[in-house]
Amino acid sequence: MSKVATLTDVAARAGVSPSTASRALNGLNTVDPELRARVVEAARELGYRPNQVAKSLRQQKTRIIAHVTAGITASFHATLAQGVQDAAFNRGYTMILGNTGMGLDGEVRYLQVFEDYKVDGMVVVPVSNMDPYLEQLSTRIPIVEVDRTFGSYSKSAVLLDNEGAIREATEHLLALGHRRIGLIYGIEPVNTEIERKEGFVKSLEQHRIPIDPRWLVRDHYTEEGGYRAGRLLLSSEARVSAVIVTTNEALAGLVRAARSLELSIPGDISVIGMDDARWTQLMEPPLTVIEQPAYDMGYEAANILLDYLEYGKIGEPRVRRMPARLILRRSTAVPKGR
Amino acid sequence: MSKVATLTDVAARAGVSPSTASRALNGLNTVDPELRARVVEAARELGYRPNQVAKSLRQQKTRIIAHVTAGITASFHATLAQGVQDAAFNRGYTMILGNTGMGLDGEVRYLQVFEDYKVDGMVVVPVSNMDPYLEQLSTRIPIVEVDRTFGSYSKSAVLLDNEGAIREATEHLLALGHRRIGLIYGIEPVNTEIERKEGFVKSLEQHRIPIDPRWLVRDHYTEEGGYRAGRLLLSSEARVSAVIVTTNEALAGLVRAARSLELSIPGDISVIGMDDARWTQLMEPPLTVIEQPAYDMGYEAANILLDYLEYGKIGEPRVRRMPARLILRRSTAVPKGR
DNA sequence: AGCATTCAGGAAATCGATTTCTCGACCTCC
DNA sequence: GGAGGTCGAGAAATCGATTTCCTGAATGCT
Repeated sequence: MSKVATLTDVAARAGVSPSTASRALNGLNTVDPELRARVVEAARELGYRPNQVAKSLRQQKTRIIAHVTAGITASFHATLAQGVQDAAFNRGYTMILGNTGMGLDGEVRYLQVFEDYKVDGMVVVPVSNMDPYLEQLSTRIPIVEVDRTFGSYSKSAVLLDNEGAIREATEHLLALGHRRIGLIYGIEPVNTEIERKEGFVKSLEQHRIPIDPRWLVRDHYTEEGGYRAGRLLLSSEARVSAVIVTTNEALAGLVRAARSLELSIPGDISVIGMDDARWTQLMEPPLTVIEQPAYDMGYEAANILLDYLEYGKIGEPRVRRMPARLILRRSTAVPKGR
Repeated sequence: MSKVATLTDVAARAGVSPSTASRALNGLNTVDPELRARVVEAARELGYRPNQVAKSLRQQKTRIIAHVTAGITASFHATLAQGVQDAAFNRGYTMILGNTGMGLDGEVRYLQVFEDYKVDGMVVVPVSNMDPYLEQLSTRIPIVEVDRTFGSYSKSAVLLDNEGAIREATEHLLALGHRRIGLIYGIEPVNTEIERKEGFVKSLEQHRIPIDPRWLVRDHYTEEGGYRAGRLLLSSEARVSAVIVTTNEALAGLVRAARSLELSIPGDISVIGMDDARWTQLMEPPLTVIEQPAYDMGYEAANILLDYLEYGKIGEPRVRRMPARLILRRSTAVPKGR
């Protein structure tokens, strides 16, 4: 590979010292216009582009932010990542992606690698609330959590209004006349799942509807988990007339479970899922879902991080709750017995 | 943020020079075991981790590879990216992601940024065959193309066997008895679309079936494009009994178009789509699709790049064609009139 | 024993930029 | 006209590692 022009080359060609060349190119106004023109011209001729590695070392900042996420192939996370990236790029930063694949090992490993590369900050979707490493790392590098959070709120975070989101969904089902409602939520130890369950429980309590514990089923938030949970819930004696599922993946599993039990949606069972992945609209019937503002969450999280990086510690850690939106389609209806 | 221990700190604590400390930690066998132990211990005590930025500058390599992709929110690309990342990580490299958002501007901008950051190489999904910058860049940095390619084959590439994939799909429809088959393919100037069309045309020619030009519809490979193309194709007088769609996004659009025209699948029209995104299985009926080995393509592309980086120019540029797999489900059937 | 050859490990150069130091020229002001 | 100030530009230090380069000691060989 042919070598690239360096600042020294540019300086030589312009007949000035490297220091002056640097000042000229960085727009410092202590440079004679005549000299500056010469330098700029030389740089252009040589196709000079500053070496970011050298620059990073000297300035002790890289203009790179890392995004550590829990599963890029899930549409929610992909969209969120897109938001992070666009925000970064718009402000002259570059995003590095680390996909932890849902494992704690992966998370720690990525966090370390990114620290070694001296990224300026990170936007993290924590894989679980049991990562002491993340907690400890946040004393060394600015970290903004997104989607999930936990532990001391020393970090900023952008989260969904999980409780409100599920409440709205629950209210919708109650308004239709459902009184026996199931909830399928993740078994993973993350705050989102807890909060969603809270919203569900509070909503029912508020309407003085006693909850049968069999209505609450936890499993992994994968399609397989949703399927298992669905089978369990739908074949239970505590027969429910409606189900809320807290992830898009599990929703797919639930749909499959309903089919395998030959229950029609919404005839036999009303369904509310999560995330407006394309397929929910194409289903027959199209599914009513809670849409998360995934892109905005990523965008906002990155912006909070970058504000911090550029304007210093303006304000304390912020926790921002984003509203979800219930998209009514045709998977919910008045319950059968009515 | 508290500062981190440097190699000099470690050296001081172990009572040796930085050079020795470096040698000790890097496993050079010219270091007295006794000293090495002292250094290792000191490093452990200080929690020392080498600064990758400094290391990169000195060694003129970063152990970072960039992945420039055309749209991370599309499941095919997300899965492919996952493959690239895993391959990189497994071999001690880190992946930087750049999402060009289907635009040439975005592509060039990312290529430049990544060059500035001195990534060791790139795995690129070229956005179009009209990017001279990419061509020129490949003389300076090792680049492996994936999914799409074009121009001089000076670069290595991992591609789908597009022609074979579409041929297999076409043969399947022919075997069912279809004689009037439509093809919806992308209008974007990329080789994949050309090759897929080739496969289609050749297949029909081979069976001596004259092609009505109205059967070939090009539009953007987005859901919207698929919808438009579908409406056009399905309402045309040149009425076809089956359709092949070359992208997952356009497939979704086609399904929507069929619905809006109240054509049943596969009753009125057989459909073969592309990519086994989760939703194709959940449709009623589940869709027959051509599955691309997205993950493997990414994994393989990254490995070719890394082989090159680590073992030098072993062998010339390789172009690897990966086979697709036709997954038969229930969206194809014997044509109506039969 | 005497001279060549390893060899371990410290001193210093290096990667490519930015930033601090320094110094001479030119002003300013009394 | 001279002390103090400003200013522009080159010389040199710096970031944190790796990699020569070098030196003194130990080893080998005749």
